[in-house]
Amino acid sequence: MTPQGWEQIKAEILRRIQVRDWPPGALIPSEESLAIEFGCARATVNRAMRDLSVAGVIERRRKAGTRVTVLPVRRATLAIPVIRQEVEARGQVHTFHLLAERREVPPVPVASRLGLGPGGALVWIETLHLADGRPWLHEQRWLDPQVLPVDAPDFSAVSVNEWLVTHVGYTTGDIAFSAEGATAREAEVLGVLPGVALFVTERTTWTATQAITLVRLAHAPGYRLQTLV
Amino acid sequence: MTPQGWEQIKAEILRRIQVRDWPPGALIPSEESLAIEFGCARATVNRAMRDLSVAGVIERRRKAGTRVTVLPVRRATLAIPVIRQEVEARGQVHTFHLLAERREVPPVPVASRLGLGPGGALVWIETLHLADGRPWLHEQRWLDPQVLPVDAPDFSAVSVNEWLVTHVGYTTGDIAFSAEGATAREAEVLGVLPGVALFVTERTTWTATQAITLVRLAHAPGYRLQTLV
DNA sequence: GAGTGGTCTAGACCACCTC
DNA sequence: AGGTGGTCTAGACCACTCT
Repeated sequence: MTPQGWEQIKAEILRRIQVRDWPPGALIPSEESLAIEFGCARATVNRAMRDLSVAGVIERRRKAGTRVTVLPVRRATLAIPVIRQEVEARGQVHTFHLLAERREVPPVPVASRLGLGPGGALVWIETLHLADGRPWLHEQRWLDPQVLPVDAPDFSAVSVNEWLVTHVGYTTGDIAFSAEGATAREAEVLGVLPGVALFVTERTTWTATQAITLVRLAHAPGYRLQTLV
Repeated sequence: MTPQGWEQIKAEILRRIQVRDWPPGALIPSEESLAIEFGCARATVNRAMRDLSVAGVIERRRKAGTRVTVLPVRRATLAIPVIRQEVEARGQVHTFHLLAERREVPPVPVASRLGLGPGGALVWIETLHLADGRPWLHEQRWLDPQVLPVDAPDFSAVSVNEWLVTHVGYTTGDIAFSAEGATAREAEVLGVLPGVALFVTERTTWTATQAITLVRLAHAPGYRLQTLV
């Protein structure tokens, strides 16, 4: 029984790698010969192989051919939802409090990270997110005021997080995760003892041209970040 | 100037979304009409749209068409290298100590997670990884002995982590990240105080048919996990 | 029922890179 | 120089699902 459809072809190739028909480092037959073997078009084999290449299972180079990765750097995908969605996906009610909102000159590392000249002021926003009324997440954000409209939105009614997603929209950025002991402020706001282990997310967000915002999210204890399967 | 190639088409579609030609929730023209507009084949538009769909920027349904996602769930990609590679990528020397290796009946949650019947024994392995001689990572692993060959490998010479990647190979699995206070054992081994915030990774790994291993990695303080751009 | 996206085909050209 | 993967085409059929 020959595989049908690119997903079955992908599965068959993966199976041969797993059972070591094609061990790590081995050269895999060319797309054309596999297409003949499987009785399908080369484009279909290509579709399957591209998927495996993106996953880091194989490495492809023109002319050199396709090899099974020796020490594969596996790739995992994370979903980054809006905070409200994340809480609601757990079946809980999301609320939030705007704790602070003011213009302020940021510390040098923040300014340089956002590509801001010296002396320029940013908007500083501090928000506490709650799930079923219990502290869930402490959000501290530096925001470039250029992205705000002349009549600034009311961040006590719509969370900054959600306003940015819906009004600034499609952006790129980098994300870092770490574990840190709760600062005095975080402990106070989240209702935990200082030094308690918190899961911290730090994001820098860019549009095509400029940095928009830098945010630190400190999750209440017990938070787990899961990869998509 | 019309875009050429699927990447330019993807960029053009993304641009129109960013400048709100197509605001959140809007219906995007069909593949066919875009193919006519861009003067290319429908498959080329499809390639671009599929990429944007995977990225979470648009949502596609047969017959219903393609819409700009209202509250996009952004997706980020993580690279999961072998531990040795991760240390060496930082320009440090990787070494490790095998602290324990024994057969043991696992606690019920572990057994059920690995699909193991009651009373079945697993291999328990504890390893300390070092970077430039300093504690880097504490690895505690349950391993299905079925994957081991009759003459078991010497895990004091090759780390379990690397042996599994090269000899069991291509697997799927799920990963969870959390922040936890150091247990007494972790504190002792990593040379920190109990309760100190540690970044913890928990992985379950499967081949096509069976669960292979369940591992808990506790990183020394200061560890950061970065997404790919 | 009909419109849309998902996939497949057979062929083609090209960029890249090893040989 | 030639083999390989990357991409594109024009057409086709099908699965899905909204109307």
